[in-house]
Amino acid sequence: MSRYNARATEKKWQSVWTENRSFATTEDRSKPKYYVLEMFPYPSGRIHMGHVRNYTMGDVVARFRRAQGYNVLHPMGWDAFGMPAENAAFENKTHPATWTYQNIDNMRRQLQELGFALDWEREFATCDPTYYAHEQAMFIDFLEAGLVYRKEASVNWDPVDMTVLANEQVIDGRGWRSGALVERRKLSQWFLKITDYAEDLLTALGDLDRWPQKVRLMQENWIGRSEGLRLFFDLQNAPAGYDKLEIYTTRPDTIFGASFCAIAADHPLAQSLAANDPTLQAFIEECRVTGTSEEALEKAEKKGYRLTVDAVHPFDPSWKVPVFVANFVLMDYGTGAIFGCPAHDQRDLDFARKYDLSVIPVVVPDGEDAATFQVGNTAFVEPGKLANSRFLDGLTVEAGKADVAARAEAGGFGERTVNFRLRDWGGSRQRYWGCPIPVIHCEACGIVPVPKADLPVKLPDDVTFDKPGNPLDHHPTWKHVNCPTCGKPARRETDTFDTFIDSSWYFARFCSPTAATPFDREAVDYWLPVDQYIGGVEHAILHLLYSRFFTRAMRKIDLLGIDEPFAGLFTQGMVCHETYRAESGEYLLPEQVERIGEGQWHHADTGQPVTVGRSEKMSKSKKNVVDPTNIIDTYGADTARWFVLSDSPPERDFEWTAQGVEGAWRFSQRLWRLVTGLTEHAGAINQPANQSAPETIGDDALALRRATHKAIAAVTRAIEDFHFNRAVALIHEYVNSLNDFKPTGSADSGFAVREGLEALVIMVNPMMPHLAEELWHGLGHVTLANDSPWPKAEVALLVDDSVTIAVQVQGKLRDTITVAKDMDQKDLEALALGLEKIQRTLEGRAVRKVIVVPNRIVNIVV
RNA sequence: GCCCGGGUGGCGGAAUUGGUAGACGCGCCGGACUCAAAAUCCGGUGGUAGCGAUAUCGUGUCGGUUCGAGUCCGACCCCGGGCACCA
Repeated sequence: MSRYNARATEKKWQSVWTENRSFATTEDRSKPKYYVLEMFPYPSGRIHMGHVRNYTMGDVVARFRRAQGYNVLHPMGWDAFGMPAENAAFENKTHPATWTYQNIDNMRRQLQELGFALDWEREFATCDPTYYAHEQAMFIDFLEAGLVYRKEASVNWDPVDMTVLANEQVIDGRGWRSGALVERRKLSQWFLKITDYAEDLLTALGDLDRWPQKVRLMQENWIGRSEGLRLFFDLQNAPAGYDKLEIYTTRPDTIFGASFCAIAADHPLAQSLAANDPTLQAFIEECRVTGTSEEALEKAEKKGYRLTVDAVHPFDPSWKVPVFVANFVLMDYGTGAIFGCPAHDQRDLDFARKYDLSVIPVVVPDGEDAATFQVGNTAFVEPGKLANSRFLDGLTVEAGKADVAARAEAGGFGERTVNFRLRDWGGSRQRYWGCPIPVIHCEACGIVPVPKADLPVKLPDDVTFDKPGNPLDHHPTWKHVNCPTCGKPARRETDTFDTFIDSSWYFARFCSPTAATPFDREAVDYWLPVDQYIGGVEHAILHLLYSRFFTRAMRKIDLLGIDEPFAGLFTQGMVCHETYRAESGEYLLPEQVERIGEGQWHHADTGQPVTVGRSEKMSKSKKNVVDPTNIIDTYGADTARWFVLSDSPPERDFEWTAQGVEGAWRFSQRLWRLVTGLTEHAGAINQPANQSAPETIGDDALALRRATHKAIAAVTRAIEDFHFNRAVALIHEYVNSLNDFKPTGSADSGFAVREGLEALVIMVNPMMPHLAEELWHGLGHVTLANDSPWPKAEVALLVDDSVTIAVQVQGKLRDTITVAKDMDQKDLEALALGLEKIQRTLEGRAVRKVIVVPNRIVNIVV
């Protein structure tokens, strides 16, 4: 029998789809709409297996929903601004635009080879001025709507290269190219007011019932709502204007355990005192050496500097606590100042032990004696009863919080506050390859937005990357413009947008990608929200939160009428592969090694032994990558698609193995042989005899029909639930039943086979669309599998007459019996007790109880 | 450091609401076909003991709840993702 030739066949059907414009979005409003979107790729140069996995899942959903009768939108585009293009420009002397558009061409071709049902007519790249012009217009509207403002913020500064570094470019506190110690530096930047929506972004998570619970939890914690108290401490010995210190606490109940106050290095009080205190100045400088990432700040050794200032306890004028500048207090959170209660906060405790401050337990665990309870090196953070706290003694933590807050408010030295961990979104980047921020700085008029008629502010092409820093700053003419308001010479903003801004509204642009405005209102009203969004879990917080905010911001300027961009979200796991190392220690590509036995590998050319490392995320540095193009050339796109859907549950990491691809390839061949082999028994199509089940049907044909309809029901459910690996297993099982079926040549047999084959081909279609088209064609159809409706399961064929029931003694399986479904419980019990194996196990012991779970289990308790 | 997730045979994994642990695939073993190989087809395959019927252990570790726990509860160990300028 001939083999299925994937390469030729895939090309053929791809041409047919293109000619038919099979995936162009229809504007058929009579059908329910379904918008499926995968996170668009950064055009790094080549598609990697992570993309293949992501876009295959999206493609399954798109084709499945289309078959179910939905009007499907499934677009693709490019998240095309970003650092790698500038790095390439620096390293290879190619212009970022040239590099990016070449990469896009390559990657588009790779995606098309995979046969994805994408509407390429809607493609765009975020670096196209036709895209970012609208982003600039929206920014100006946001500015007018009060959604953006300027503020000083810290950046990583490389003092040798004289440039701002991304956190990723800071390695062990040093610049990645210069090796110089990085310092934090303040810069005036644009901020988007995401905190205006903190409460809303938090509460709306509750309605996102088609989002993974873990993503909602991560966002909830990221937003970090806390109810606390702003509390004022009088200061002694403080400089003029600093007679009060405002702190924020979520534990006002522990106020009598206070043993110090601490302020951030950036706090105005610290800055003021540093003017006359060189040691303090040096300490603040030292705090600045830490990077800006939260991880770097948190992991840094907790250090403090004792100020000459004291704070007066708000409930006792005679009680004074020392005030420190501490590197673990963040200016961005709360008020940039805290009071420390070492007994009930681990960080405060570590700090107190280091600087020899008192540790007064004021919360005592239930059942402990307040007089003797002590805290060692672990802070007590559980609930308990308040003690050593004067008027609070005996209260619970909660009651204590309320009491302190009430007294502070009544006394005018405190105020209840809701605080968020979420900070405003810094949107400025000191880089070339991003969307220019459309404002002009004028000495006379201040900040002037570029008039909308002058948009887009395009990036200049003639830039150089020979010196570090922002090429827009170095450009001889670009930034020199006249003020649109007063006409005098002014300076164009040379910062560009954070690329997260580009990706915060692209899903809306896809609804009407050529609109003269960001998007047509009618189009977004119809298509949004995205019904199913799919992407990596690494985007669980930032990208998804920014997009949720941006949608609200766009609503505020009346561009659309919804709050939530993504009704359904699925986050997929990474693609991993074993790592291989030669004796020299260098990493080897999977194609450079050869398996010579169980766990034994050697170098394919030299025969040198190779050590195999554990499976890790595919990465260029570890060389554990497999190029999708090689796989498509060897096995075809369908094999690659089928394999990435098999085995691993989509939300978990996927392990790429050579044997796995082989297995997938063998299955495609097996399917080909099965269907082509059975086709002659299946009878011709479009004959009245084949349109409904024959009135009399033999046992074998009936059994096959049951298997068919069970498979339809189970596969449909599995795809709906994103259990693609289960769908694959179910199709395997069903193929096994079809394989075992012996056609008799009678009408009922022929009907069952044809019904089964057609259902099988359509069920396989979302996953292996080229093979499905070929098989569909082979079955005699002139229409496309792609245009065929999803099969429907007949409910009557889904239930069995008999069930197998487990019989347990003391919860341990001892036997099984097959009985009629829904058998009477008493009869079942008697039957189970009468089983020989059960009698042997019981050894005459008296039965105390029998638990019967209908159609499932009988458990005998002795 | 903080937040989130995961851990089941040799491997990837399956297992409605707590109800037959190991579906399906890979690998391996045996057989058929073949001059031979590849491909394909058939059978077997969690560990231990046993010729076998069978017994017993077994879902990261320890403990608990229950007639019954991979699933629920508590403590711990290991691996992965995110931490605001990577995308």
